[in-house]
Amino acid sequence: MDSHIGYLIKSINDGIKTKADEDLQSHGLTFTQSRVLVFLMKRNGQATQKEIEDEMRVTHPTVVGIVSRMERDGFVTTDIDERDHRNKVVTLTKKAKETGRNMDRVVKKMEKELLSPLTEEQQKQLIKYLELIYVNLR
Amino acid sequence: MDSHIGYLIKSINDGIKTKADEDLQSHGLTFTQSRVLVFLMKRNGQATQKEIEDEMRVTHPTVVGIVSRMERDGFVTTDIDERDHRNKVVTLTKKAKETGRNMDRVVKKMEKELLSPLTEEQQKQLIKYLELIYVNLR
DNA sequence: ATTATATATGTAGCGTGCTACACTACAAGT
DNA sequence: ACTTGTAGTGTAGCACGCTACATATATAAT
Repeated sequence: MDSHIGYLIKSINDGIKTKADEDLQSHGLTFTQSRVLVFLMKRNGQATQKEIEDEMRVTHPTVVGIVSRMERDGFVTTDIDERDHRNKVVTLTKKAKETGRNMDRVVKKMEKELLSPLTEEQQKQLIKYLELIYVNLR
Repeated sequence: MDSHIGYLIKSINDGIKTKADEDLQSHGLTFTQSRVLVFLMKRNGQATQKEIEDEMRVTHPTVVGIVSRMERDGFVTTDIDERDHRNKVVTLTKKAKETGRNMDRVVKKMEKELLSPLTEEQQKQLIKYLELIYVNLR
């Protein structure tokens, strides 16, 4: 009877995050950091902080924190863009690229497990509904 | 094309939280705190920290923090249960009860707005799917 | 009674969101 | 050249998740 959609989504999100953090611990990454890693792999290992911010749909101070920790842990290096000194360019290290090659598979596996109680058709519908809600939220 | 369900849910959750925090700021509450308030109202203004923990589906250190801040801000008082000294009983203040009477309406309005892009039927389906996913997550 | 187990709470430390405010670098208008 | 605006980043401070470890109380087992 607790059909409070907002709380339900929050609980699911908490659960996904906790489980994913656990699964990724062996790689030295968090759920959020894995997302940055996957994005950078897609961009051939390089992007500006601003581009990461847009991809992640979070505010810039949040990205500053995430990138700092990933730099501290040796997953990325950072440089100022020579052509536009406003841009901070984030680059994957060799170590991170190796991790990244598995990461896509790991993430897909987690999502498959997450959606396993639904049929293919239901999964499509769910994603459609969530996207409508997301767009409406802006 | 970014059909990553986990990231989508996370983005929606971030959006809900930010918007709700904004709406509730005038009442001096956060999204999370409003949930505690609504729960305590349902329980006639009193519950143990453990009961709050179960309702919210978060770990106990998280509840300790939330209750402390609500106590600091004058929304609740706390006492040790006389019959079982392990229990910390959290009680709404008069001020909080007044706020709480509006809160149910405020929360319902936010959820209605959130679900507005979906038909009644779709909303039911969405909630059903999410509940299946949530249960599977345990 | 003693010991062991289970339950409820607390603390420390960290990651990741946010807002508000600041600074620097580039772009455009005058 | 100067001013004004825009874009990208940084810092401070907070809320709220988590794990790991510790403490106190109650219950069960011997």
